[in-house]
Amino acid sequence: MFSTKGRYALRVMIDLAQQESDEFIPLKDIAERQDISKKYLEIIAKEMVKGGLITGASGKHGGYKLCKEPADYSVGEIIELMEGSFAPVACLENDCSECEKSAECKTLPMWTEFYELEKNFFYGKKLSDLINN
Amino acid sequence: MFSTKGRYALRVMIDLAQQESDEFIPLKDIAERQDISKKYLEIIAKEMVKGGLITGASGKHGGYKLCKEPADYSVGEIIELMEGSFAPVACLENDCSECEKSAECKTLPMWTEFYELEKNFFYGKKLSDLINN
DNA sequence: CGCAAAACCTATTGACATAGTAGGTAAATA
DNA sequence: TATTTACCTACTATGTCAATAGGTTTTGCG
Repeated sequence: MFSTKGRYALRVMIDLAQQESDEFIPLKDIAERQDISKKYLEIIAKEMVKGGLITGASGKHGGYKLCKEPADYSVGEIIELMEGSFAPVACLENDCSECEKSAECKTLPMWTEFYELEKNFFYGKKLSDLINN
Repeated sequence: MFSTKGRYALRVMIDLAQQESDEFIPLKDIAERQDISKKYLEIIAKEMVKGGLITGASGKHGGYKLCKEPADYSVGEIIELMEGSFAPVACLENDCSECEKSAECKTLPMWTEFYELEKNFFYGKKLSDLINN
């Protein structure tokens, strides 16, 4: 189950993508529109800036904006940044070197197959695909 | 990420499916073969009995066995019993009636699509598909 | 220059799930 | 009657989730 971090981040991205102007959008506005705690969104927005999804600007008329066109963001990169790997099992995270039984593991091929399916699904979806009315 | 409960349950099912005889298999043997804490497996096996995946028998020559042929179990039913719903977001769990914004939600169609994909994948996989060498 | 708005920062919290452990009781067989 | 096994209740340490609280820095505007 995806957590609020990933889901809220996606909603922030959609909110930003829906703004017409190229100005910075204050988090206060986003939090009100999306009905999410502004304080909690601060944490999420900070991670999004650090991960290169959005740009932040302090001070008056500051806020956040996208770095790229909505069509250039995949849903996968947004979720993966916030939630960590899509790996359905620990063995598939990172290098997988720790499990000695991988060669004889009866379930690993299935997990791998699902992992690929999931990545293809979410990396195939673009942010722009979500904002059509 | 799937937890050990679902993964261990699947390994117990595979272990049972690989046994030639129709006798009850003691958990001690399974725990040793699979290198999983027997005490923890007890909890898992109890849930599996309750959910109708396996049958248990107490006393000498007791243990656990499958209720059906391996080909008649889907991986989906095993995982879903142990992990709960496959729903990727809370809105899709149960009746979804709580979210008032579902009609205008930009992300719900995507979550629904993924939910169907995931269910189809895991309900399409049979236990017998995992035990070919 | 000073004020307000905004991001940015550190720390803390309550609730819950995970992954077990511990120790005992009941049932069945030899 | 002893042994083997499932079955049962309770407990625990650790970590994650979903925030909250309160402060500091940056920036534009009057």
